[in-house]
Amino acid sequence: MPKPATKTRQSAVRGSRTGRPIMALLDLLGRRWTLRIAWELRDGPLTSRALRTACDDASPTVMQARLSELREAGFVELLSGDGYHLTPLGRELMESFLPLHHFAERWSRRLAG
Amino acid sequence: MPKPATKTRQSAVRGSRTGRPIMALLDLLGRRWTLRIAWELRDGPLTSRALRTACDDASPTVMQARLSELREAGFVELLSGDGYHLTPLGRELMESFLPLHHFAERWSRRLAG
DNA sequence: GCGTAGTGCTACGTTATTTGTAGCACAGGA
DNA sequence: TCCTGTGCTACAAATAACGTAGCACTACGC
Repeated sequence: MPKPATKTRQSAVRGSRTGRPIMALLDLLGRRWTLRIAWELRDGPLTSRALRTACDDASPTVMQARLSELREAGFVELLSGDGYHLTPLGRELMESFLPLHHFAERWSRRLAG
Repeated sequence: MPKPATKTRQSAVRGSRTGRPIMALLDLLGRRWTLRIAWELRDGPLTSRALRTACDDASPTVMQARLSELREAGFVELLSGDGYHLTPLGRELMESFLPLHHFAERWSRRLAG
């Protein structure tokens, strides 16, 4: 892969250079805990520690990294005294995600027998 | 659940122990290249190398790992002479994913303008 | 004032995963 | 035979995630 000059993060969202927004989204969401974090925020704000607990006690390092990315993307914001919560855009994202949730249910039923 | 002996992969799908299928799906799809691979297969089968090319020349190691996981989950299968392609279940998955695609389009427009 | 507990966030050494390059065995075509 | 393509693997290096500990800050009770 011909990596750009900056090695730590070439942009807020990897893959955005392709110009295909789905790639940017795929790349942002295709990192460990990203989808999970957004999912756990779906029905109400959570403090950083409550969020960590909800996410199987993921390490604070990744937690903060993912939260930064999600905030940078405009999906999550931090209200002082209220913890993290989804922005309207983030809420829209999770609504778009709902069909996948329903698919997961069907999928598990099919696996179960 | 205590982790099984095999250390390379504790189970086909990390997070399935929670009993919540969405977690299993979130975990399977929340690995690098997984969503991308499924996405690139959306309109037709691809050979392993064509798939690798389509995925920004991802390393064959992860490619094979992800393909194994996707095949194990029943989303992808390999037809000899025809390359990899989505199973009906995999196609169903990608259809459930379409709203996210549309969201990505709206999202990019919002970022651009 | 002091101590305690909560918040968001970071440092750092260890571990796991991903990468890049090279290569394997096999199958078909010339 | 040689060449090309397939699916797939080995292995060292680079990267990302983990786990533990801790920071600065704020709000509370004393």
